[in-house]
Amino acid sequence: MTTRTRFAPSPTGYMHIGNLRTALYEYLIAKSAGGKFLLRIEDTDQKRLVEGATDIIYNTLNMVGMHWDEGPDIGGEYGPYVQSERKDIYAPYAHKLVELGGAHYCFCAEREKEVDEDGNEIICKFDDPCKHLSIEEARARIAKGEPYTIRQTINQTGKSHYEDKVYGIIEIDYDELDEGVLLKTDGFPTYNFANVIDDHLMGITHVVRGSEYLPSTPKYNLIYDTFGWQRPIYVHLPPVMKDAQHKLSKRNGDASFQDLLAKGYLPEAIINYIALLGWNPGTEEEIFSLAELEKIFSVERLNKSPAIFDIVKLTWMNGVYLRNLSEEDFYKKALPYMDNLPDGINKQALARVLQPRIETLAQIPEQIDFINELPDYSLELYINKKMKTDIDVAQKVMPLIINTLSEQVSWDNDSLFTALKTLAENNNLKNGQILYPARIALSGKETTPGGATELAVVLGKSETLSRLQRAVSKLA
RNA sequence: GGUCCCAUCGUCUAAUGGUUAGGACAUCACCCUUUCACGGUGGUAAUAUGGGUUCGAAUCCCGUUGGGAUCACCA
Repeated sequence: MTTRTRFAPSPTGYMHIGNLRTALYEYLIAKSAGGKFLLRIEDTDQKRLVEGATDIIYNTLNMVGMHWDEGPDIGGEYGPYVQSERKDIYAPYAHKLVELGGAHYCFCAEREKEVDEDGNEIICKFDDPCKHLSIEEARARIAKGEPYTIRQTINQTGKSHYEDKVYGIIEIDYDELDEGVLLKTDGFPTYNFANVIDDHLMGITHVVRGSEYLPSTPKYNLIYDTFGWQRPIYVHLPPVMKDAQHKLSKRNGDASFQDLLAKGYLPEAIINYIALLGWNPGTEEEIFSLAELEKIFSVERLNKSPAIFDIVKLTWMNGVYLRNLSEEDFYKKALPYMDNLPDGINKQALARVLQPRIETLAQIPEQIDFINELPDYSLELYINKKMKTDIDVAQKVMPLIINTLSEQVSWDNDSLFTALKTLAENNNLKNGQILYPARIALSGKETTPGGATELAVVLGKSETLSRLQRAVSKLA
């Protein structure tokens, strides 16, 4: 049987990291087995729908390269793939389940609590009086137009068992299971029900979802069993945590995929990082493309304890991806962050010095702020013990640098560096005594991406000489 | 609170009864060096706790502690 998994998000907002990781594992489970990965939109809760949320789901999945084989936009054998468009499918199954004894009609008011004549609280989900109504009686009330729901009936006692691929054998007492609503008053199914029906109808072989469903899974199994359907293989995933106490949540502005993109993280790095949040390849390698993950992924190496999302390690990994980019690719990605630069700036050279120095693209602006305008720096910057420079040295050396550089014909780093090195030798100075003051004069900053000659290449000859000239006046 | 689940360096994790408990991020030191990075070398750092079982336990069992989840006409 070919493996089929589905990503079944509800379109209620942006895509957060935990969601994306679930989708990734679903995708990898399918692809590593040569199976199919489907996308199904679960929008049965009409109240919570968020405009544009479905597009975010499409865009995110496409951007990271997790292409689905069947889904709302591309169709497939088992469509439609949006639950609101499947509304008519569920009710017949619910009524059928009543006939089979797996559910019953319930006429209790919403909030599942009512008070009977004697003032006792009736709790439908554990002891529903409607459960004892005969099917004929219930149908008669429905015929009269009385609003109703269909609730799951749980008559079993003792222990329920099932096997989860990650957590092993899970044993739950039937007494613990509540008789939840399957079909709401408005005729829509609840998640519990729609999920089971769709997973069955769509031939899903592996149900992959968060570990919060671990205790309620026996209820799903009961439905499968009552219909005589084969239960799926369960793969429950531990949560992704923000810290030791809190799950990563949509609220609180916790990392969403969109936020990370905006902060200059690469989709490839994000995917690589979250793949390793709860799974490991069993080797000491940790840089993987999605295509590589598809080959080596295995459910057996999935972890069962929660993992804390560590932005610091993701940042490191993003840096690795940035550095592994070809010079041209890095340049293309960096370009949008190097806008508003004056004419004459050598952006290619700038990109070259930036590449090993940043870990996210968003760090570029702060690195290059001195290019637009030379900051009003303090003369103290010229003092550096290790370089054996101070204001006097700078004063003495600056005109020599100007002379040397104004004679330069080829304006590339090697030529410039050789020229200044020679200048130092001829004057019996240390390299640093020439290069350090030059760098300060060009940048006005203590630390810069690249040394004096690299900055000179970036700035171009005329701007370089102009800045050096300004340093002479400043030092005078 | 009932039930379910989890527990190795600060973080992500490896080690499926026998290892000096390994790697990565972070951190510290040194090297490289035209500042800063990159790169290189090395260091600090973990089996929550108490009992068993066993020749031998991070690994198996029980308790304790800590944490998470779940108990909706939300998914």
